[in-house]
Amino acid sequence: MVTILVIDDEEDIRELLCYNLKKEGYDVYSAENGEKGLASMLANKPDLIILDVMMPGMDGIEVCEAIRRTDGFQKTLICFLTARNEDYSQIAGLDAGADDYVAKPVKPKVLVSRINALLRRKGMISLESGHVKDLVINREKYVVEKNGAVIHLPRKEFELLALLASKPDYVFERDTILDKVWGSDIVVGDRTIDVHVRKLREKIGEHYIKTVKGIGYKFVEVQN
Amino acid sequence: MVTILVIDDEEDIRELLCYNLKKEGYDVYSAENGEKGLASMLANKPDLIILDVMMPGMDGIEVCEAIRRTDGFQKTLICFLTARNEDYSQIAGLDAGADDYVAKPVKPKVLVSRINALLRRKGMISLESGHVKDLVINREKYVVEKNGAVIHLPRKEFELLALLASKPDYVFERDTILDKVWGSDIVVGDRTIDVHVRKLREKIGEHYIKTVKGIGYKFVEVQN
DNA sequence: TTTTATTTTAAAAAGATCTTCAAAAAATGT
DNA sequence: ACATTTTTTGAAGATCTTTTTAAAATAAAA
Repeated sequence: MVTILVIDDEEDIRELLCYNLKKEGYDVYSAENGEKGLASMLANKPDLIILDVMMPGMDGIEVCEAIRRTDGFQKTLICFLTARNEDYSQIAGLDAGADDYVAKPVKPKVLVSRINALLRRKGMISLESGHVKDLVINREKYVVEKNGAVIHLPRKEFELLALLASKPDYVFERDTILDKVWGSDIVVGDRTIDVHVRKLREKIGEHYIKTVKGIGYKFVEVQN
Repeated sequence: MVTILVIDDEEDIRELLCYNLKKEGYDVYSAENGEKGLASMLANKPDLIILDVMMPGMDGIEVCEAIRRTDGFQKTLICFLTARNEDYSQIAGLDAGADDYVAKPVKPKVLVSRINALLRRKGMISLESGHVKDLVINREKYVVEKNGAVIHLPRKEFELLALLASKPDYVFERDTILDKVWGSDIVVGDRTIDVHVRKLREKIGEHYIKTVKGIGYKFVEVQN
């Protein structure tokens, strides 16, 4: 499990980043200033720290230096958020510690894919395709392979399958599914999930997804 | 993953280079003098070293010679940063070890593209897709060949194709495409990518680029 | 068994996202 | 400055995806 710490004084930004990173499956913590950030770092031991350069109090550079001085965090990944027209002379020491930069204003999608890329580059995650039974779920190609045959799935169906298959035999409640696949703020009717499950079963086969009546659905690894 | 080491005594330059090279996706380290640079080299085993010629203490030439004397780094790429009015008689022996030169003052874009070109030339990165299916994507000629026929493509179209073809079957999200082809700070409308895709399909054929609705596009190696 | 709640199914409606075209804007070449 | 090429935009239409609807099927509970 990859843990990420977001340090930014703007609450909106923090929330935006946390929301999107959590949705991506990361364990996310946040802090509103350098001091709290460093404390959170010691407590949660993040693998990656996202750090705003411009903050009141300790700025990003200082926090970065402090991180690098802390035993055990010399190699923790750091990604800076920099204003677009940042003056290079003002961001002295920037090269010392950062592993990547993302320019503000931050687009969630861009940030998430950059974070993914960085973590992959550093070997922190293997976005490798997961395989369950005879299915290979390949997120990078956005396809499912079954005995070599390639099955194309539309987005929602793919995400639904990926979710269920991420924990075989584990039941996902309908609320959880709605939350993870659709997002907590989207409101859809009650039958939407069912229909997607049906489409999935049509495409990949009937026996992979099992209904747990009154609860939700699960991807069956072992039949019973 | 390509690792680059920047050795320069001027902090501003180091930062500028680090910033831009990291943003390009390289793993970048830096040092402020020859001694520290050599230490960092041993620790991080860079594929390419960017070396300022004029530095207090060990100058670039000396560092270069030291690098070449070090076991395992005889073939490490070296790119010199030279002052514009450098007296070339003074930098004797420069040709002994360097693989490229960039004149100061350094423009980030120029440097990055020179570095890219150098690494490509030396086979460190395969930004060019070589040949996929019956297409040969030739970056040096900036041309695509299909069964011997030469297809000329304008820059954006070429870059787009090169990007997609660099990882056949992998889906590139629209944001990623925008980032890589247009640049993260350029803002273009939503339909721009589509139109370029259409032009590409017109020129190279319909079946190479597949739309993955809601996600992006991919270059299909294997039909399905 | 009968009732009740829940899920399946199929088809249609609504929605979102792409494709295409034409034309404007920007860049490049002569 | 003019012509040409390249890039970008906007709008209409096509296509694919998602959601809803409602009836039929199913499982669990009374």
